[in-house]
Amino acid sequence: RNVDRLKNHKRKKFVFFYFFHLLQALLLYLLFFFDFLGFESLFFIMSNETKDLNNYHYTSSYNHYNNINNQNILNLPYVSGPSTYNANMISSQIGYDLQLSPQGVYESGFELSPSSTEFFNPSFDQQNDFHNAFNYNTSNKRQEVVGSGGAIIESETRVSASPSSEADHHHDEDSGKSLRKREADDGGKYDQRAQKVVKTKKKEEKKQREPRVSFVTKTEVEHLEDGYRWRKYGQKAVKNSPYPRSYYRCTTQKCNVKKRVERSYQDPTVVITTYESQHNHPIPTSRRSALFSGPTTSNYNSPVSDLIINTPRSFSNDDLLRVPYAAVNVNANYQQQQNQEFQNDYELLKDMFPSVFFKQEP
DNA sequence: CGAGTTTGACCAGCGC
DNA sequence: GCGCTGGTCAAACTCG
Ligand SMILES: [Zn+2]
Repeated sequence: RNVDRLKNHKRKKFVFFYFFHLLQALLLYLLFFFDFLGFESLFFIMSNETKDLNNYHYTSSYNHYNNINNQNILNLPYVSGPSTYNANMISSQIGYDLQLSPQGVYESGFELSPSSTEFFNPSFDQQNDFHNAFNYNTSNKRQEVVGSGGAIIESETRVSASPSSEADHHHDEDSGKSLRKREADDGGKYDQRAQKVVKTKKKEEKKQREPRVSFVTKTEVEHLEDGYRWRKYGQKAVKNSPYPRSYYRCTTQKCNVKKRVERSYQDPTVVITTYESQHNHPIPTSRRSALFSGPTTSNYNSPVSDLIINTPRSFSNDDLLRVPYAAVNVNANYQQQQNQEFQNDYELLKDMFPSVFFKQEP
């Protein structure tokens, strides 16, 4: 009887695992499906702003390790997922070495080899349980792997970019501003209706929104140093999160780059920085030296230079244009295009991390 | 005093 | 219309 029971148990176990794997495969398939359909399909499915973050297919990670000599090794965007841009960059103080991992292009990015694959959809929507669970798992795996490697993980940054995603969010702050200004100029509250008409018209013609890029950075400090100067213009409580979201604007004149910074409520060790638009000016040079002079953070293991290294900066037009193509393109030329893109990866990375590693300040 | 932050008010969009 | 939410404004405030 015991044997029978054991058999029964085994069968149950088998059924369970079978279902589990079936479920996994199904989800995998679904994600592939979305990838094949490209961004637009997702935009139709996803509706609101938070979900929009799921659509950012440009995923990569930066891992920064500190070895005994305090030499900085920067592990830059590593590939993941069929629809992601793929590059693995290891950089030291001496020089740069661009490593490509083409095999990762067609890798599913799921399970299998957690150390080499990373598929990250920054999802902060509690409604999307699958994504959340998955992301949480991957990040945990990553930490494990890194930790077992004996390296000190200072910071981990994942990047996800979205091209113009108009479906979710409307760029209305300009019109709102102008409305307010007009009101002030007139000195009258009269004819608000006409203004509203103007406003809506303006909104219609200004349909396309600025591209956004989200960076997920593992850090303990809220405001990551990225070389640019920012003025905080707002702070809001984030729904379902104990952590607030801060709104920053680039202080340079005529540069309307904005960024939002918030700590993930799912993984409080992670900070999400979302950049909007691009700088039309070089990085201000003034305060760099001061930042390198000494640590000002409370964390022993995170001197400021590390934060700079691991801090996402901005992105170039080129990047954003390229990403969606890479993501949508799944035909036979895909690999070739990827390889071509790899040729430009260095430029791209230079663009994203302009000052610290890839370029001397002017 | 200038530059940046804080913070409550305000506004638009959206779902109901 | 109403309430909720994300995003912005701007007066007051802080800091060097
Ligand atoms: Zn700027």
